[in-house]
Amino acid sequence: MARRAGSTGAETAEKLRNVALELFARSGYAAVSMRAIAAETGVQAGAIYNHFPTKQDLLNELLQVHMETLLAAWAEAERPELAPAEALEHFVRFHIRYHLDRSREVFISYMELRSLENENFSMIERLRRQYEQVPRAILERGAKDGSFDIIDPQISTMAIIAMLNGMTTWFRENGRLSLDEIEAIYVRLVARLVQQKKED
Amino acid sequence: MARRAGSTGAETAEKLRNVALELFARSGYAAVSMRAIAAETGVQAGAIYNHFPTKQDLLNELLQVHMETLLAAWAEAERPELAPAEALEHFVRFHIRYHLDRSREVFISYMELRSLENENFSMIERLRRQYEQVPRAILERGAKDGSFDIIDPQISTMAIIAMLNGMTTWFRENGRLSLDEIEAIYVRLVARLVQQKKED
Amino acid sequence: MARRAGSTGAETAEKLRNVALELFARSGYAAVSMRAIAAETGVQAGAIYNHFPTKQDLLNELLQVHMETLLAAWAEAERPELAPAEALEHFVRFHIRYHLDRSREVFISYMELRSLENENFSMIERLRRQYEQVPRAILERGAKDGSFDIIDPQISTMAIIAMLNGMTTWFRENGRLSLDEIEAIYVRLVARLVQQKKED
Amino acid sequence: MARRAGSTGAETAEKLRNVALELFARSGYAAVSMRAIAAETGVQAGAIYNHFPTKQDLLNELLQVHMETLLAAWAEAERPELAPAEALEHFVRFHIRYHLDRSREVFISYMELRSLENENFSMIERLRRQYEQVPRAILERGAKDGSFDIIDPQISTMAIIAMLNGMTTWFRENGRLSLDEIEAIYVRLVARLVQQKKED
DNA sequence: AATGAATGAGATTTCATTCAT
DNA sequence: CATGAATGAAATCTCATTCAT
Repeated sequence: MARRAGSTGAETAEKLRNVALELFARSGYAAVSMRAIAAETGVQAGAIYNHFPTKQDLLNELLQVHMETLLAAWAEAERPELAPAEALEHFVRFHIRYHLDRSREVFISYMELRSLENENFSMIERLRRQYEQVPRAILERGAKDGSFDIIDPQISTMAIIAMLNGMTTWFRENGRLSLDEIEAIYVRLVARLVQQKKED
Repeated sequence: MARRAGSTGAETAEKLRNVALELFARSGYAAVSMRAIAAETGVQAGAIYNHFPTKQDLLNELLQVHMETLLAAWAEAERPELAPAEALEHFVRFHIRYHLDRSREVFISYMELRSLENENFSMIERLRRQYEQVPRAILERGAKDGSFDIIDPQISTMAIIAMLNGMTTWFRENGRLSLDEIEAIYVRLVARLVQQKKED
Repeated sequence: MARRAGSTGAETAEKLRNVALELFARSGYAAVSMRAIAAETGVQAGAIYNHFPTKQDLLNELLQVHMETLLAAWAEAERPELAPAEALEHFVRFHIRYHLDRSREVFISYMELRSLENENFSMIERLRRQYEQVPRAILERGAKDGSFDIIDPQISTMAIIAMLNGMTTWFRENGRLSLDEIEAIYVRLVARLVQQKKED
Repeated sequence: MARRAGSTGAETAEKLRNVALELFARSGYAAVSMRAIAAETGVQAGAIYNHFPTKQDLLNELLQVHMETLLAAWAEAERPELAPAEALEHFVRFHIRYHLDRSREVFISYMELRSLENENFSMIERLRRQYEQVPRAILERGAKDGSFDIIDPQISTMAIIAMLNGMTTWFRENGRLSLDEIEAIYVRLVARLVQQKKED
């Protein structure tokens, strides 16, 4: 049989991306078969290859698009005019909002890095370091102008990112706290890590 | 052929555990084949089944032993007589030391939870929550007696654990900082998170 | 490689059914591997799974189709207008002809019942009992109207069926007797079992 | 560990024979593993090889012992002085009694002939034909002296044996009829097949 | 005579991928 | 662009058998 009426190639590709993202996040790249992705999408396994040359490319595209979208979103959201303290708060809020909306992308971009083959791995790693430079630069700016008292810029950066990303592990909508409340709490926790003076 | 002279069952089982741990940590449970584990251990794939009934059991045993050993190690290390501030420092040092020595166990115990089948999953989850109670109790004790100013006990607990565990991602022996230095830095970062009064 | 030009799915499935039937009859279900079926059919072992979900399903389909075809063939051949004596002769001839044409199906439908998993087993058993009702009903009709002198309807039924099926064990084309002769002999033997009056 | 107190080699061998008989009858030779036999017997798989050189030998011994015991039992039971009619009745009763006591042996001696390797197969076949000679000789004696009216000695023999053996398929202790009653019925059915004059 | 550990082959099934249609 | 059938490799696990202990 040929294409079903009402579905276009682009739609199928998008559905495949979504399903793959969901399944990779839930079970891991290696544990998800092309057939499983196909079944969930409602096509045959062979059809996937009309859209993605290999399984590896499918993962790679997901991760790369994610990282590029993230960086683009920050480029959009960035407010370089802000003082370090406000800039850090702005970043924390941006990061939490953005990452909770794409918890699956975030999850696999940390988990499945190791599933990427060499070239793909390097490219994603590079993008990730680029993003990590964002908070790091803010910390260093704040250290220089005295707004922050940073213990160690590198470790503090990693600590902040780890802390924020940890949220994707346990956050549930309709949990005890609203996203706004959680966001506010994390803003304060991060402020404490850099010993932002005005806090509390 | 039968057993090779000079090898015992316990030795083989231990070697299998070590190899599996290494490979699961490096490539993920689903991506590691029994053949690969066997090859690295120097036995035939079938021989694994003399020691572990299924691949799933092999993972499960690794995780369960890890969690139980961790809890036992803490039970040993715990010093309930310490005031909250010292108790928290003690916990941070314990956690870092213990987890860096077993970074592979820690890694897979977070990563491969999803690879566990239902019953196994529940048991490990339970043990993990039990461990998370350790810092949480210290935080609450400190909140009560005024040593700490805790923003939110639950989130602070998760934030501390996420922060500490993040280390296993980037830590390399012979890096810029020694383990002692890193430990000291984390002790201070954690102290800041709970706004421990005397710090800095 | 993909499908070879000139072969269709239905053809392959049919070839698989035939080969499996032959091999199961010759060596028994448990002793026949999917690889062996594949090799004889000229495909890879994996390709079987495009047509039958499991080995068990392959056996089950063979048995179920056999029993259903048998019942359908009888429904076609049945001549309810015949008097018991003629009806019994008609059944004996039908049974012999049908079963000799499908000696392999008959063989495995008796031998491999035990290889069927529960549900499959029950369904085949039910169909078999349905077929056994055919001679049984004739015997009872003959008992009632006095054409037959039946010793015990149930045991006589089973005895007749066992006697007839035994033939598949030793019958060889080009043996001492032609099929027509054998058929005639069995007709007379069965007549004797029910003490059909006019015989001899 | 060594031998458990209280078990001797001969006892283990006997237990193995019994268990193997049971399992072969239930699931078929090919479907029963040495480990399954061992487990049911309460020993390790390796221990079987102290008693039987191979799995094939285990089956072979069961079948050969069965056929030899059967022939010996008939040699014991045989009453050459009986007239054909009484001799046939005697044989039917002997066969039923003997075979119901060893339904598992009978079952596998028909079913697993094909699982025997060449030499073993020939030997068992020879013994089986020897036993089939028993009723055949009686039939021929009766045909000659006019006690029976045999349609075809060979087919009648096979028919009788098939009829009798069929019983092992459906016979259940505590069924509708007692063994004595069933025996009596079969005696009469067989008498009818050979058109024994005095019957009924 | 038994155990427990091993081998090497092979079981069923799944996989990523290809391609005629 | 999609299907359905195929490949060939590899997955987990089982098997008969062997042998040091």
